[in-house]
Amino acid sequence: MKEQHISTPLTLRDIARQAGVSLATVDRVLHNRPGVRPDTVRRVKETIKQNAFQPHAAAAELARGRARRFAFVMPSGPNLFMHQIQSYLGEMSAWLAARRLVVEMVAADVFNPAVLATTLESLAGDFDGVAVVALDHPRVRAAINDLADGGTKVVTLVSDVPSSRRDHYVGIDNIAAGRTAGALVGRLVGSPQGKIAIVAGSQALRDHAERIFGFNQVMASEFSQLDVMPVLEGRDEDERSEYLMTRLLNDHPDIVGLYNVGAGTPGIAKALMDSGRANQMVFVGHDVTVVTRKLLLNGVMDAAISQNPGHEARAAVRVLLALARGEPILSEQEKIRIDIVMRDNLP
Amino acid sequence: MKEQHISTPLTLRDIARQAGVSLATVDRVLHNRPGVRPDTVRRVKETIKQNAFQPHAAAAELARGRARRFAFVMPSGPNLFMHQIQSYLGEMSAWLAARRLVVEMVAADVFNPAVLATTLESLAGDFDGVAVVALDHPRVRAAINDLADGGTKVVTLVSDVPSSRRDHYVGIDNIAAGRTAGALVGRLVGSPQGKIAIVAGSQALRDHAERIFGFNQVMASEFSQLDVMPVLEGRDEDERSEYLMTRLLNDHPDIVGLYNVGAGTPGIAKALMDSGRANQMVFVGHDVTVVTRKLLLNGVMDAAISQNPGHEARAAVRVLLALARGEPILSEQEKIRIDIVMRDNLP
DNA sequence: CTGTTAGCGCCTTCAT
DNA sequence: ATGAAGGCGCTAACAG
Repeated sequence: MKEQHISTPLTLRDIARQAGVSLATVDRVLHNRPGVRPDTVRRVKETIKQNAFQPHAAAAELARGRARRFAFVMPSGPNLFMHQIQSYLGEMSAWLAARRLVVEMVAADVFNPAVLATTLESLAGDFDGVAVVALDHPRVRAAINDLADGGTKVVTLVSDVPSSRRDHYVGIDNIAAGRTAGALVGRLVGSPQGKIAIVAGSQALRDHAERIFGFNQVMASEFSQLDVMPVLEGRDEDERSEYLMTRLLNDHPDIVGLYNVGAGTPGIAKALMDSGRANQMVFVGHDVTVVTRKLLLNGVMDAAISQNPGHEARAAVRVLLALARGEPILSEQEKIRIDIVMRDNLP
Repeated sequence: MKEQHISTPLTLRDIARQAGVSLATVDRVLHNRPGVRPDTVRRVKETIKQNAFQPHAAAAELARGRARRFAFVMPSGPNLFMHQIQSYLGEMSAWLAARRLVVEMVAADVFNPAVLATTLESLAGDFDGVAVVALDHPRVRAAINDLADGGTKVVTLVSDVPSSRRDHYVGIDNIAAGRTAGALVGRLVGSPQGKIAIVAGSQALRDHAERIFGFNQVMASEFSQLDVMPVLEGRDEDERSEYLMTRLLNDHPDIVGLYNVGAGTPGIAKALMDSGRANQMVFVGHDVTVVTRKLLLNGVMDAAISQNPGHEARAAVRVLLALARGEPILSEQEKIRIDIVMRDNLP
């Protein structure tokens, strides 16, 4: 049994002839450009449908000429995960070059709403699309909306601003990520009772808050015998996280599980190891980096909830490109999954 | 800080002029075609390198004209996972059409070496590339080698034939998958002791054998207090799996964990539920289908080791395309990950 | 509102 | 061994 999935060597010209119009008119209809009588539009669309006509992507690309320009606005700090995304963008350079796409990196203090907003505003007009690791704040939201209204396609990356008019969000569902972390901690903890610690960067960050929410949801409903302690805020800083963690371990000898919501992992790990209790408690965190990879391998960490940075980089570019071209987005392909990474399935 | 990732509006013509040759010669060099003096080749390659020249993919695609044809040789049975891959290929039809790519599905009894080999042989010459769910057998290996020698690009899908001259394997590392399953079962089992059951389709299947190998590796080295029982072979059939499982449960009241290596999941689940012990033991299996999804949600299954069928479908097409074009493969992008799927991170 | 026309950058004969 | 020339299918002016 052989089943043909395609058979369309038709061209714009064929459609034009069949619809009794000129090539240019078909092109106008195809791109919803003005200047065509409604009746003609209907007729052309009809024959396009009938023939299941697909314009040749390569030809369209070639004919356009002008290169598309995208900007990636990312945190200026030393965040390992963000660096990974940038690095994967760098690896795409040949791919980008072959498609005459230009990607510029713009570093910004994404934790400062005013700075972020100003940066975004400065991009207007220069780019066909912008990907931004966003902070959910009114100023930022306004800047995003302005960009979008000006015709620039906007994609939020890793951290979303749902109430804005961004065209797409490339990142994970952080509530579900928190739930997953909760289920893992709950199930991996052997003892029937004990305390669970949570360390986050800041509960003011949308993604951290959502993860904590999901985590608590699962703990409350399914592992109510475990005692979840108040959230510590380490600001994603190593030293501060280490200090907080050390104190916590001293004060509570009965901690059986730990959920690290954000970064600051080196500090937390150090506190754990110094306490000598590293292998007696369950430690679940986020993202696979050189740091967490090592901790997973030596058993200090039990699992990392991860979003694939390479996938996120590529998805952001592809989505931006599709938006710019007015093509549909392959949602299944661009969806970012919540990966559970343990020692044996480290990527 | 703005960093430019690209800036290449150069064309073949520019390179030709700069190298002091004609357009056609540059093209020949670019594609390693014969008929160019070694010295000229060197000179042209040199200026290509110097300018970091990237040919415009769209233009190349357009100029070729002839459509590329790929065949997907897949099992003819009712395997849910395989159907998912086919379904995702179907969803790509617009994408394929826009690139003038033709993909044909070829159903075959992939468990019969002779039939599979014959099917593969019949494809020679008609296709630019073939993706095949392969059986590791001398006949099949020979057929793959013949195809490859004849210039057809060959990609093994899901199940590999490492010793053949296939160009690429799209699928997971099954030993690592087995290890991951072992670690999950070991860690999720609460009790310190008990028996672990393994059900596979057949130990003669390379992927099943590898998974079992990895599983046992981990159980032996890290969970030696658990007693792994001999492998049952359910032939991936529901009834047979149910029968075997039911008998096993009757004979051994102290089973605390179960690893289902292949399909036959409905039968196994039925046996478990009928025994009334479904929620008392850890059940880890493979792949997310309508069946396993339901079992994860209702708690009968605890985790599924999964390979993303959509990703596999798209990766296979992209790899075949890259191979056919002579482009490099983005190995990081095309690598298939071992996903751990639990209730809260169901895709 | 609609049609005509000149490329876009590369591949592919066909000459030389 | 190398060069010249004609498209591939579509877009974007420019005419009508």
